[in-house]
This record gives sequence, C-alpha cells and structure tokens, in this order.
Amino acid sequence: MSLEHAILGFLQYGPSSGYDLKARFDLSVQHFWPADQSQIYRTLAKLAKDKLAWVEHCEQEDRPDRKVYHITEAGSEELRRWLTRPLAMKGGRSAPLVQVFFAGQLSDEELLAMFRRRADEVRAGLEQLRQVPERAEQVTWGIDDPREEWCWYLTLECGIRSTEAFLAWLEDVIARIERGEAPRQREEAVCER
Amino acid sequence: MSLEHAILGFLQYGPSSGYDLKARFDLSVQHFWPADQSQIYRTLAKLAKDKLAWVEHCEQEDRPDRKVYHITEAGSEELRRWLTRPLAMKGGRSAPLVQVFFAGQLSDEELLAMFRRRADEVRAGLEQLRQVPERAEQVTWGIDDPREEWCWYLTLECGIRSTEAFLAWLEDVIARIERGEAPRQREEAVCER
DNA sequence: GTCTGATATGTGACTTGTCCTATATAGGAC
DNA sequence: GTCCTATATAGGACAAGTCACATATCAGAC
Repeated sequence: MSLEHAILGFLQYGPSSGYDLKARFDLSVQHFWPADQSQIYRTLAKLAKDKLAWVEHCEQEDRPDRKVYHITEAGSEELRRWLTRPLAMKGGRSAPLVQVFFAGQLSDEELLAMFRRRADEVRAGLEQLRQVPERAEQVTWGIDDPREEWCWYLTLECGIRSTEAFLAWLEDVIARIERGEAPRQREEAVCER
Repeated sequence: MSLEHAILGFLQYGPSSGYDLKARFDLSVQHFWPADQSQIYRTLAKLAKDKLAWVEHCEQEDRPDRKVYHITEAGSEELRRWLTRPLAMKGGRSAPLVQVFFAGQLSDEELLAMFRRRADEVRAGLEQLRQVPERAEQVTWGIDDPREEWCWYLTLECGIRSTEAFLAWLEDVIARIERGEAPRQREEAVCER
C-alpha cells in the first residue's frame, strides 16, 4: 500500500494529524497520489495498530481536539525499506485515452471538440502545477531539509514535463485533424462478420 | 466504469469471447488500461445482465466451448454516449514518484541506483511500446477501419511521447546527481520537535 | 438566534481491481 | 503414461479507493 508509505513519509518530517496530512497531500503529492480524507484516517488507524506510528491526543480549547500521529522506530525502518525497494513501474490507467482509442466512430467535429476540451483542461492543469511552489511556500511546510525539498521539486518537474509532452501531443493531434488528416470511416462502418 | 466501456468498444468492432478480449487488451490498450482476466469475465456477465450485450454459446470440437458476446443496440448507444462524455482528467497514481518525493533521506548512491534502475525499466518499456505495431499486425485484429486504426495509433503515440518525456527527465536527474548537484542533508537529519 | 465555514474525526456501503485457485479439453513433447 | 502449454471460463478472498453522510467545536457574519 503506497498511501501507507506516503503517510509514513510525511510523519518522518514531523508529527501530524489526519487533517494536516490531508492538506499536505493536496498541496504536494496530490498530482501523482491523490488521497481521500476518510482513507487517510483509516490508514492512520492501521499504522497505529501495526505499531508504525503512535497517537498523541491533543486537547485544544479554541478548536476540536486533534489526534497527532508520531512515527515510531519501526515506522522509520519500514519507510526506509520501502524507499529502497524496487517498485514495479506499472503504468496508471487513463480513461481519456480509452476514449481516444475507441473514438473512431465519432465525426471530425466531435473529435476536435473532445481534443480541444482536453487541451484546455491540460493547460489549466499545467498552470496549477506551475503555481504549486508559490502556493506551497505560503504554508508552514515542515520541510526545511534542502535535500528533501529538492526531491519534492523533482516530482513537480516530472509532472510538468510529462504534462507538457501530453499537451504537445494533443495540440499535434488537433492540428492534424484541422488539416483533414484523419482518415474517413469505411462506408459500411459497422462491421458484421 | 471504464473497463465496461472499453469492452463495449471492442465488441463494437465485432463479437468476442472473454478470452479474445483479454488478448486484445494485452495487445492494444494494455499500456493505459490493463485488464485482469477474471475481471473481464465478471464485467462481461454484468454487460449481459444489463442488456448491453448478449451471449452466444459456441460449441467447439477441438477446444473448450466459448461464450461469444455481441453488443446490443443499447450497448452501442451507451458506448457512443460515453465516448462523447467529458471525462474528468484525474491523473493516475504513481508509486515510483511517491518514492522520489520522499527519497531525501537516501544517499546519492541509493538515489542513483534507484533512478538508473528506473531508467532501464522505462527504456525497456519504450522498446515494448515501439514494437506494438509489429506485434499487433501479426494478429487477426478485427479493426479494418482506417479511422479506428488511426485512433489506435494516436494512443500509442501518446504513450511513446509521454514515456520519452519521462525518460528524459530521469536522465536529466541522473546527470544532475552525477554532477553532485543534489543538496546535502542537514546535519540533524532526523528532525525532532 | 441562526447560519455558514473552518477545524477535526470518523462510519458504512459500495465499486474496482488484484491474486490465487479451480475446472475442463486437447495437442504435442518426453 | 505424464507433463506442459494453449484454449476457455469462473469463483472467493482480499486490498484499495470512492462517495455520502454523521458528528462536534468554535468564530464570525447577518
């Protein structure tokens, strides 16, 4: 389970509550590992059960009480083990690409609409990615180790470069359709055999 | 559910058994939508239950009998509806990137080992992708519509270009580490607070 | 007073996907 | 004869993630 290890990673920076963690996920790893709030809490409970973290109950006066999780020795060891473990690079799923794959029966207009909408979304996503550093700086982060910060920027860079490549492909496809390079459908489009 | 629609997409090309479908997934959409064999069968059963497909039992002499699924009118409509539906571009998960994100506590040697291993894997994957057209040509495909074939090549192109961008990033990172550009860890690496 | 929003933690039901295993036929290798 | 591979279908258990909802406190707006 990667969420488990991502949480251990954050706890390694310092103790956190589930609420904190959710905020951190959304500000940093969200673009390659989105985390559901309720699942964070469940995973936190599991970590505590497995003795990879322990809970400190903090009573607060002005706000609801929080449960602050601390990583344990065993947790640090597990994290380190996982970090050095070779991971199968199994590619993620992309429903949008499935759409493209089967889009042959759509008209040029429908194809163009689809690709242009997609390109707009990707451009917006790219903008978001590029703003991550600024947005994150405003938050008290807990990462003050330059090496850890560097690693974080690496993943951002990766996201940006991959997204740029994806966008370039989209724009290329759009241009080709606009030039009329998409093959026509066969007459008897629905094949029976 | 995208698997449902991917299967409908294949059935739109022509009737198939679960076994056929598994082979087609592995030959074509596998790199952005891998499909588990047992889940294909389960989904097929669901499609039949929902009247989006119907089953033809084919007895064979030399081999085990097969259940051939045909798409229905309702199935075609559902497929078309899905193909033109705007899809949220939610990015996939990448455990390897999570590793990178939290890799700050590893040494340069460990980092290099990790990135080099990854680069090798990605290069191998790229090779695989580039060979897909040849491998697929040998198989009786069922796609003889040039437009559908074109859409298929588009997704392949997308995969190749994204992978190339990823590889370029990996090689870039490796070069930077080799030049000693990765920041050192702070002295008191393990932060207590 | 009531309503909204931020803070804070959870449960229950469900969907999707994965892994392992079971079953069965037939052909070819050894 | 037996073992392996290809063909063919499928169930059970589990892991992971999603969605909707429940609960509670406090601050400030209206």
